[in-house]
Amino acid sequence: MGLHLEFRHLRTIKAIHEYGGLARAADQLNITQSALSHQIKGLEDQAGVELFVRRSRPMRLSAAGLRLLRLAEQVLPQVEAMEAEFSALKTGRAGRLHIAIECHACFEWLFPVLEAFRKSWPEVDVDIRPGLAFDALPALIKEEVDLVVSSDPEELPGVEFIELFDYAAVFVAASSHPLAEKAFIEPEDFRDQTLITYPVERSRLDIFSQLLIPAKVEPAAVRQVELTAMILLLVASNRGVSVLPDWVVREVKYSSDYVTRPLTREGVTRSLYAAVRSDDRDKPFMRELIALARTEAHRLQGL
Amino acid sequence: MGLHLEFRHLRTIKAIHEYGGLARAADQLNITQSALSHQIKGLEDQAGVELFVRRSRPMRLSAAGLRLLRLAEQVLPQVEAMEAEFSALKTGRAGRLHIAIECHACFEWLFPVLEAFRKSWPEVDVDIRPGLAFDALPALIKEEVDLVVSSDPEELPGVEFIELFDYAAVFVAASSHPLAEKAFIEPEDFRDQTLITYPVERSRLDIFSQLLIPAKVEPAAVRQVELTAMILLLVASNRGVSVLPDWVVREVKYSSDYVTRPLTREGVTRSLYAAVRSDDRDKPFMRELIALARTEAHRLQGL
DNA sequence: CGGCATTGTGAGACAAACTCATAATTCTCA
DNA sequence: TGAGAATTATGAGTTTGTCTCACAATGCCG
Repeated sequence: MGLHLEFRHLRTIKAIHEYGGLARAADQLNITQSALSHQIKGLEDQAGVELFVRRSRPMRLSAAGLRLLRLAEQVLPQVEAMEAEFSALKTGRAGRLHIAIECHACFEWLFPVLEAFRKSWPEVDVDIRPGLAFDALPALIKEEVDLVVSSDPEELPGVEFIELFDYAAVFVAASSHPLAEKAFIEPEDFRDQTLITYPVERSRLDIFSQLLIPAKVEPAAVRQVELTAMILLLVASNRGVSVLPDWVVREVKYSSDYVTRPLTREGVTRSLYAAVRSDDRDKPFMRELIALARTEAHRLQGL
Repeated sequence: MGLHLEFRHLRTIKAIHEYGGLARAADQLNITQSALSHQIKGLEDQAGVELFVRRSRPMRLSAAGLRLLRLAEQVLPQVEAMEAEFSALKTGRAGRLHIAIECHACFEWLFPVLEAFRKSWPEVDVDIRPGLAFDALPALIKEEVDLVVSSDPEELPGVEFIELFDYAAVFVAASSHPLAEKAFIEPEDFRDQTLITYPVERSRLDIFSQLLIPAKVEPAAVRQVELTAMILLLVASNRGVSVLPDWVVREVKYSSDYVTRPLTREGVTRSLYAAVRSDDRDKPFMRELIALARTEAHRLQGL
């Protein structure tokens, strides 16, 4: 009663139709004519339907057989398409590259990088996945994402942190702001300021982790703003000051009604890393993405 | 290297995704958890691609696995649709009913029959196949068609002739034609006439096979015309006379500028048969088509 | 860190599909 | 029409692969 159809049957049906006869089909499929005869008989028994007209030789598809042929011609190409994608996967031509960014401002340089990347690797499924700022590394391990941009490397089995580039965290204020007079900014300078930051926990903001927490300084106020463009707009109109990575404030697209100053005499320099699973590290498209990221960063930093 | 994909794999992938985990999927598929584990391992080895993320429990599909899931969700419904059609075939709800008509004029009553038939049997694939007037019976045996309308029954193994209805071959001429005066027409009457017939060999035309050949009479001229409406038009305008089945000349849609007369004092009566393969004879839709044909014929013959 | 839930592994049983050899058809052409 | 060629069917035996069973290994949760 229950039809036990297999791909082999579809291929057989198709070959018999295509090459006109069992014997020729058998050659094509590298199988004996006997095997095909048995195969079809079995299928007909299970289906309870005659698939071929046997009065004529070579045998031809019956009405029901033609229906099965239609199925074969729908289904087999779909399978082949998938196999082609798998082979692309194995040769490294294709793959998935979903990126989680811990650092809010990384959109700024990542977007143009991905634009360039897509042109060279059209078969790679690239995407930026927001909403993972917190659990990005566990998600990396569970293969929910394939690359995490982070500035805090950790020791994790199966995960590697690859340095992308260094950047400076720089102070930003309106041109008319009193602190714009200083050559460099010190922690104490923030005590009577409104600080504008991205809406994430303090430990993940350079200004707090590198300066204010060690110096035990609390700003007069902290305002959280999502969009980089918005932060710069507020700063330029003297609603507060901020600290941003250098690549952001060098972006030409933003207004220039603000000045930048180093943090401390020496400046605060940090590194950005790409965290990837060890398995993926040597895939060609992964290497290229990392190379592109470095190039783009240098371009933005005016080097 | 070569991926040996089977439907079983697609069903497994789908079930694991759907029921979240190998163990639950195994229950659903009435199979051991162990079997699924072996199955997937085999598939991954052959594909050379990891299909599942095993770091997490229950295991989840990887990027490649998701691609395979997409295939499963495309392909499995197509297979199910075909199986449904096969089951319809077996219960006799569905089937193919391609009809070859040897007699040219049979369009006239067959068309309305098929219109009615389609309403009751929407799953049956009905069609009239022209161009087989000659080899209709061999085509029936080879299952190229499923029913042949014929007026010449033969003894053939595996083929049965089912009587549909009787009809009279009647003489047709313009109302103003001299022969319209006669009560009935005899073979000799054709000797000085232009006879209009369908363009088929003489042995398959009632007027020749039943009258003129036995009486060894040759008409003054024979003109072959394809369309019934055209024949009646020519007859009405006195370009010749014709012999047609009674059901044709009773069709209201044709002009009535002609008269009909019986052939010979007794009339020439013939029978029309449906030739079908013995296998098909008792299928419900076949019986109904034959019943409908009889009904329609009686309607046309004014009974 | 221990117990629970889940997945992986190896050996053996079993069924399904294949090959080989040969029989039974149908087709072709003189 | 009938002999030979071409094609398909059948049966026995072998091989391949997939399943079950029992148990080991692994990740998950409190």
